[in-house]
Amino acid sequence: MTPPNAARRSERAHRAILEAAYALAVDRGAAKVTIEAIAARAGVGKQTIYRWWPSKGALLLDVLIDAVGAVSEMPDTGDVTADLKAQMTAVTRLFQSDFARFYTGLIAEAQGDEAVARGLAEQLLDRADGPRRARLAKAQRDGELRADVDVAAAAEALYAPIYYRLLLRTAPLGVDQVHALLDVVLDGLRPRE
Amino acid sequence: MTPPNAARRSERAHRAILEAAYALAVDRGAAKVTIEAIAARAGVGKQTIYRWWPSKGALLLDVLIDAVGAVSEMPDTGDVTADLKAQMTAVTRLFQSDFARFYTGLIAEAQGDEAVARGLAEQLLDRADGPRRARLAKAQRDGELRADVDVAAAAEALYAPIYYRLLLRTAPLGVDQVHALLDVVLDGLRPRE
Amino acid sequence: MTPPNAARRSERAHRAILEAAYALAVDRGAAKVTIEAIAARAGVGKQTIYRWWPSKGALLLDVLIDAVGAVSEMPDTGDVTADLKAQMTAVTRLFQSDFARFYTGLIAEAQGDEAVARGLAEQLLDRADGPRRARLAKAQRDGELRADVDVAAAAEALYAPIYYRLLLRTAPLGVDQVHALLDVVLDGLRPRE
Amino acid sequence: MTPPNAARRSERAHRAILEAAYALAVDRGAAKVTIEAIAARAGVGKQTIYRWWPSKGALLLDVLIDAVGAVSEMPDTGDVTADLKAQMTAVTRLFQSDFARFYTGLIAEAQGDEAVARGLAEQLLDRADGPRRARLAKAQRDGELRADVDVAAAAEALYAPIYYRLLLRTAPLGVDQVHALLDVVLDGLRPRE
DNA sequence: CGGTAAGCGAGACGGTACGTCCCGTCTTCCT
DNA sequence: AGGAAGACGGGACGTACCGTCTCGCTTACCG
Repeated sequence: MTPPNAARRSERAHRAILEAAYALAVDRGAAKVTIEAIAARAGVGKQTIYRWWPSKGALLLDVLIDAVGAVSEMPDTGDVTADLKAQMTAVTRLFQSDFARFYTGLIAEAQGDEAVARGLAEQLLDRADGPRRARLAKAQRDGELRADVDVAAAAEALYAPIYYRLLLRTAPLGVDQVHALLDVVLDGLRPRE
Repeated sequence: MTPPNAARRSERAHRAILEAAYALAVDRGAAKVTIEAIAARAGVGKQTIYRWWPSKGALLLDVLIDAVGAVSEMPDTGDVTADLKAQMTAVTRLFQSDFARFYTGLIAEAQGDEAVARGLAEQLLDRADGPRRARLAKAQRDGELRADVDVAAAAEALYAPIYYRLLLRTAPLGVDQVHALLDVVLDGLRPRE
Repeated sequence: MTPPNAARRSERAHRAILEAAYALAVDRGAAKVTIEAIAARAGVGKQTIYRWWPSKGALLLDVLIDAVGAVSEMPDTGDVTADLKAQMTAVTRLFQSDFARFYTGLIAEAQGDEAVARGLAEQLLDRADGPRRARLAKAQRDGELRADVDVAAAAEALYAPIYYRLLLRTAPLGVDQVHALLDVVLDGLRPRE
Repeated sequence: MTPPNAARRSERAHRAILEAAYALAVDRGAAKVTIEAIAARAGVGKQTIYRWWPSKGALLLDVLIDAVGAVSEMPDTGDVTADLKAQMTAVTRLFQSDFARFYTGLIAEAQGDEAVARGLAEQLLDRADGPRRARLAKAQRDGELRADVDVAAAAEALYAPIYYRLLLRTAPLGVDQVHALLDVVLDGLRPRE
């Protein structure tokens, strides 16, 4: 009925839940995590979880955002290709770690839970996409890219294939993919003399 | 223990299962389909499903493959851009239909079931990818694209963004995305004079 | 893993289960009662049954004990023959009622479930046997029976034939059997002058 | 629809079924025997069992009758007490063997299957009871027992307690029980001088 | 500053679905 | 036609979790 009073929330329980959820999601995949297991591992009543999160997906989303954060940073050395290579490689590395099954599991969860889908798009993906587009726009101003290029589309063409392999597993992730993408996409966007 | 004898399989039951699974997956999403519901709707014992498929995902994969099939066709009018535009638009249309929740649900399933992931990659995605690469390679021979272009990477750069939006929902699917991708990716791959 | 906390047991559910089990066992026989049917009739989750009873037999045993109870009472008018006749007749009447199929069904259950067998013997049969032996012993002290008579064996010789007919159905149960037993067994145990 | 033609029955299959059923019933108890297990062990199709027996109980009853047979024999040395002691001891021994769980299991089966109950009573128990009553009647004619004794009731008082312990397990079976019964029942039936 | 209402741990509850075991029937192919 | 084999529709099993609920217990705020 009435929403819980956030001021009286137990910080101890909150942290224990996030940590338990993280640990379980990383080592058995998000799909196989259960609220009961999280509660048990955190030493917490189930109700305490249901009080603060509407669903398993929402909780895991919080945990993920908490855990990723910094990957959206975008270097700026004046050389777009180098900067993108660095950032795309960092993303690839993350997706090669144990962490990947957590991420993919949460994306799976999002397919059946609109709230998670929205949270994921807005709080994680859009947030990471901003700096990428900004970097490409700056490259445009610097004359590294043609002025008529649609930077949003370019960012998608560069990053989507990494997610594609992460989720669809048609080929392994790796730096070679990053190189190939830069060659195929970014090269074609340079000014023609 | 012993594998079932495929020769004695009931064609009636087989078809009823595939149809029931299809109907349920389309209208409530793959994640919310249960084996019990499929069995009930098909008028079949649960064991008959378990006898022939190892998991819900494996069954849904069969259904999906059965249902998609033709989308991998690739036109060839001599104009790559037009051909890709047509095919990418067809894919986009499919992903805009009710059918999408089935597809995304199955991809979700694949995140926690290696066998489904493999089946999906090999029997659906790779199969669709072949003709795309072939069409790009022909364009290369025809001089429509530069000779040094990595066609596999190009195909990924064109199609992955469609899947990206399908699964991550950062932006709606649509023909405008197709146009933007062709501009950003394919245009850059033309021979430079 | 951990045993349930009996203090928090729902009295409502407990009673509903016992009543449902009783009703089902009486009207379709213990063998044809299923845990699912009990749960459904009681408006209870199956787990609630499994939480408190290890098996169908254990539950039915509780129900039976609950339902019988008073049959172990033994009158004492000073005339052993009359007292035994009264009590044996009461047992016979019980075994002629609808209740019989419940009892026989549970004894059947006991043949394949050691725990039920033990419970039945200790909580029902031994409990009923005590007063019978005590009454016979008193008759001995009163000089109604010879001093060297083995009262336990006598009690068995009197009551076992009733169970024999109940379970093996070689002949119908009835008061005439009671009379015959008293004539054949008890008469022979009187002091010889 | 039409009953099977007994003349064309396969003797090999028939015997294999009886043997398999026997072996399984002895070593896991009649309740845990399944038609599928019998068929598998006998190397026989399930239908072959269903063709010739209406139920598991009916099959097991056939097996049991086949296996017991001789226990109904009653010696006659001229001394009833000695003869009964010998025969009751033989029955007790049988009930102490591995064979007991088969027997008790079948009696359990009979509680829910009228046909089995009838078969058991008529083909096994009554058949065994006849000679016992006959022996007691002869003892009466010989002056070993009083003339007014109801021999049927006496036979029941002597044998029922053995079944009682077999089925209800209030006390272990043993020769001491036999002695006690003879003392308590038979002794009282002798002529009084 | 003592009472009381909130959050908390624990876990029982009514349910749904799981994947398995057998039932008794049926179909096919073989002898 | 009987038999070996085993797929079929079905019912129940015992288990895992779901999300809700009810218990004390502890803790912080408020009259």
